[in-house]
Amino acid sequence: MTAASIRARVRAEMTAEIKAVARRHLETDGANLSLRAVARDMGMVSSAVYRYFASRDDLLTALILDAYNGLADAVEAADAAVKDRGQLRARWLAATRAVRHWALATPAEYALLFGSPVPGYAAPPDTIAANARTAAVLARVLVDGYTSGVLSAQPGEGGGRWPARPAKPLAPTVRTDLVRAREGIAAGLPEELILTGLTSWIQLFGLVSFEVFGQLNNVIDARDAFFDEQMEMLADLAGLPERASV
Amino acid sequence: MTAASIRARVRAEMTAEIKAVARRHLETDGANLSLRAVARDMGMVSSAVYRYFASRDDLLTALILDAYNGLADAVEAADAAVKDRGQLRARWLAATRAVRHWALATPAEYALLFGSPVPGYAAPPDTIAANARTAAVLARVLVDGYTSGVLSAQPGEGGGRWPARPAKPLAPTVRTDLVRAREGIAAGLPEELILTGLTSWIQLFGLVSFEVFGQLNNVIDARDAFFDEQMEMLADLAGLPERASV
DNA sequence: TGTACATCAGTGAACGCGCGTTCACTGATGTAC
DNA sequence: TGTACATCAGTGAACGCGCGTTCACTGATGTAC
Repeated sequence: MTAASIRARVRAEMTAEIKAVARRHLETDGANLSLRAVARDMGMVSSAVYRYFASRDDLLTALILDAYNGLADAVEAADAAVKDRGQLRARWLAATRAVRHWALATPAEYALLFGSPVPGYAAPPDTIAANARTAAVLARVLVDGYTSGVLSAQPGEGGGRWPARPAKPLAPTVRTDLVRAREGIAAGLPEELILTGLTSWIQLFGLVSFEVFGQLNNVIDARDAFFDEQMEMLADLAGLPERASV
Repeated sequence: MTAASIRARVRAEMTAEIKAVARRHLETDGANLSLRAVARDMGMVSSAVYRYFASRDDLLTALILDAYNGLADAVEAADAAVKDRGQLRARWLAATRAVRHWALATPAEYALLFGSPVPGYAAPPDTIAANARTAAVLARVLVDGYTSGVLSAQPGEGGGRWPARPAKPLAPTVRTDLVRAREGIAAGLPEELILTGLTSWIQLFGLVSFEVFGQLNNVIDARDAFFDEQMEMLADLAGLPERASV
């Protein structure tokens, strides 16, 4: 290993450590992260951090990007762990549970991504792509179900427990949005299924946010069971078939 | 009017003005509200604010409480404006739209209530009661439907477009939570309907949070139409009958 | 009605603190010949 | 292999700022007799 690459590796390790310390600070201080406090914890002088990040906002951006990718990694891994790819309901449950577990394990980072926007801070466009990774995992469950013929365009027709929703035409403006959403993430899916997926996406993050942000306190104590029931209900709505062996 | 009560009135007006200025600051600074900045805007010296609020946290608490009550006022008014109390679907739509409009009109206050918790700040218990007012309006739609016989215990049986959900027993721990939730807010409602209400509550706030916090950017442009469709879907799920005249 | 006293709103200075960022610097580590 | 130079990480002092809160004070407004 050349001397230069050693230096590069040390630099990478320092960068990672700064981010790790900053993540710990997020836990207690929220988004008003202090560069000086991070430097103190690292035993350096505050100006030394500028060798690694050009500004406080740059550090925050790095944390946000890491968080999106950390979430996506967890969700992708959970989905991939279901070996029988045809077990759509198991995949749905595994992926959504991964979202919840990641959020509960790292609530401050979750808040950074899905909580109140930090005033005066604009997230760079890379974060959009990172966020899409997670959405893509969930969308793929529907896409796989549709292309394999298990799911039909009208949710419920394909063997789920909910009969088909009475055909009610979508508002054209909404249909336009859904068509656009199909481009990036849900190739080939009929609009009705995209709508189902979007509804589930909202319910999933609505529920996780409620739990992480304390809105479920004194309301729901059986958090695990409640979450699973909600996710099963969404699977019913989408028409995902029951598991082969229960 | 006695001299003393004039003084009291002036005091009340000053208190209200301080809160109004502070609300404006929330819009740009988020939850890290600065007492000094508020005082500057009022043309006073910062220590003068202490005649009205014992600390920065006290001011924040007052804003939070006002926000909860402002939301509840709006929602109650919207529901009450539906003169035919039997029009459950119209009431549901009016009340949920009021939540959304309040949130879009005052996003900073919405974020204070439903966004990331402010680190190191614990909301006093009065806020729980204020929050319950809003929940009660939505619950009352279901209660009215149930006690008048329009809604049945199994959502969908009472005339909605969704057939009854196949009887799947609730986890006992979840059932316990639902029974407790019934105490405060949804007297007499069967567990299945409480669950439906809670699901709707989550979807409603999940969607509004997504919109207010920017998660819908570049995804859904037809915000009004999308919201209404989601709310209609929830009404379907609960079994609320179609409107008499469409 | 008039006066002595009490209450209260607002002032201005100060305390002690933390922050992001810049800048000239030291000394170690790497590179080129 | 040895030396002269360039790169780079980290230091320490400083700038200019804002913050919450306390405290002794002034002067106006209200109250009691």
